[in-house]
This record gives sequence, C-alpha cells and structure tokens, in this order.
Amino acid sequence: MTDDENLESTEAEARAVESRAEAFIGVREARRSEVAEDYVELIAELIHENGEARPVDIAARMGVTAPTVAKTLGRLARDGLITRAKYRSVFLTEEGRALAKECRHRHEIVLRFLLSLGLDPETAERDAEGIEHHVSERTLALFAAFAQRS
Amino acid sequence: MTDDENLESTEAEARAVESRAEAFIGVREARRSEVAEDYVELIAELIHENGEARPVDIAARMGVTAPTVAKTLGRLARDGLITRAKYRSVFLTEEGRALAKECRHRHEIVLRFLLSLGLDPETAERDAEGIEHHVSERTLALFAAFAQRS
DNA sequence: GATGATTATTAGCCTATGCTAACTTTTTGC
DNA sequence: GCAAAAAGTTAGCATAGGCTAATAATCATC
Repeated sequence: MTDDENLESTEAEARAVESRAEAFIGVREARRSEVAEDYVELIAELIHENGEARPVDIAARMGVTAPTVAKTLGRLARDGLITRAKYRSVFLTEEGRALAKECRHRHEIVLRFLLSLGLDPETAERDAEGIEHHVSERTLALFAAFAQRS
Repeated sequence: MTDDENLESTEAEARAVESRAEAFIGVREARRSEVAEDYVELIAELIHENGEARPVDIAARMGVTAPTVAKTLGRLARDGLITRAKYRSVFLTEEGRALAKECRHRHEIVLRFLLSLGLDPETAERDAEGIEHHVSERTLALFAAFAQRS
C-alpha cells in the first residue's frame, strides 16, 4: 500500500466511486424514458379498451393538461413510437407496441409482487407505477418467482 | 344504470380515471424530489466519511460535471436543505439532515429487502437507488418486515 | 511567496416537462 | 345545416437538470 491512504486515494476507493456514479447514471437514463413509457402503456390500454386513444382521455388519466399531452405526443412521434394526424387519435407504431407490451409486462409483475406481499390494491397500483421503471431484469425475475410461489 | 353506458360514462369509470391520474401525479411529485434526495443523502455520507462534502467529490459520485453540481447545490440552498459559502464545502441544514436521515433509512430498507430476495449486491445497489424514491410508507414497512424474517 | 494544479463558479446553451391563454377544428344536438 | 360544446393545437412562459467554455479562487509545492 502506498503512503497516501488518506481521502480516497486507493484503487478500491476509485472503483467504488465509479460504480456509484454508474448507478446514478443508470437511474438518470431510466428517468428519461419514464414519461414515454407511461404514455405508450396508457395509449395501448386506451386503444384496447376504447378502440382509440384520444388526447383528452390521455390527459385525464395522466393528470396533465391537453397542451402537455400534445407536446409529449410530438416527442413520441418524433421518436417513432406513435403516429398521428392532426385532430385525430393516436396510434402506436410497431416499436411503440413492443415497448407498450414490455412495460405492461413489467407493470403486471411488479403489481402482482406487491399484492403478494400483502399490500392493498390502491397503494400497490401507485407504487408499481413508480417502481416499474427502476427494476432490472434480474430483480423482475425474482419478483415474478416470488409472486408465483405465494 | 343510465342509458349511456358506452365510453366511460359511469361513476365508477370516472372514479377509476381520477384515481389513476392521482397515481401519476404522485409519481411526478416523487420525481421532483429525487435529485434533491440523492444529493442530500450523498452529502451526508461524504461528511460522515471525509469530514466534508466538496462539490468535486459529489460530482464524481453522481456522475455529473462540476457546473451541474453547482447549479443543483444552488437549488438545495434555495430550498433550505444546505448552507454553503463560495469556494467552500457544503453543509446540511437541520432540515437537510432530517431528509438525509430519512432517505438513508429508506435506502437501507430497500437494499436489505432486495438482498434478502437473493439479488446480487451490485444490482441490488443499482435498483435500490432507483426504487427508494417510489416506495410508500406502507410498502416500506412490508419490505422491512420481510427482510427481518428472512 | 510565486506559480502551476486543482477546484469552484459563471455564462450560456439545450431538452424535457409542466402550465395558461388564445385559437382552430371537429363533433353534437337541435 | 348551424350554433354551441368539446377537443385539439399553437404560442409563449417557467423550472429542472444536463452540458461546454471561460473565468476565478484556493491549495500545494518549491
């Protein structure tokens, strides 16, 4: 060991710092796609239930105003997740549908897991909404296995 | 039941829509404080470990640049969570310390819970970082109880 | 104690995500 | 088929949270 073992001079410290940074960077990345995922998931659901996804219904369910929805839909369209025509409903692209399916899958697993822990449905739904964007594949597998055997 | 039971015209539907919106609003609220919580938690840790929290160390651990840290610290100071003097280290206010403690507590419980599920430490740390901001008190209690009896 | 390296700040830019106000288009109901 | 209501859009504003480039202050070393 070298003579400078004061504030984080060791290799191990440096590695710890870097791995921590990577964790935060990962979380920030997840955060960036959260809104898109929430919208796409909701759009898929509305199409399934009502045959179409109207901005006004999206706004009501997301708890935001219509202009906010319009702007977000613009980003989703730019990113190739939806298609839309002016003053018309929204449709998912192939890519959007795939993302929606994946999100729904994650959401379901997290929700079932929380319920199987004994959480009340209301709280489970709320927490699942926030948690689903932050569970790794590995964690998701554990959640699924746990809910299964309960 | 009234004659219009087509697209969400029932009371039950309306309640479901509203409760969904509330869930999303809650998630957005949680998102707004995530960064502040991460910083405060990290600052507390740095002070504990190194005796002081320097912007350069915060930046390294958060995986962001120094100007980003400066701007965020400005917000934390504005919000009464930290105090600082120009070109000096950062200190937590009473309020900041309380928040840090609460965050650390939540983080610990989520982390221990994930570990007790059998997750590897690396992934557990990453996921805990993202999940900790989105667990209700109720869920946290269940997590704690589960980790306890494992 | 001067000077080079490190650290911190400032200025200025960008994107995402929210809002309100004002306007346009579509839908609905007589 | 027209007028009012509902839905959608646009413009413009704000905040958070990133960045780079440039500047300023502090620290460490000789």
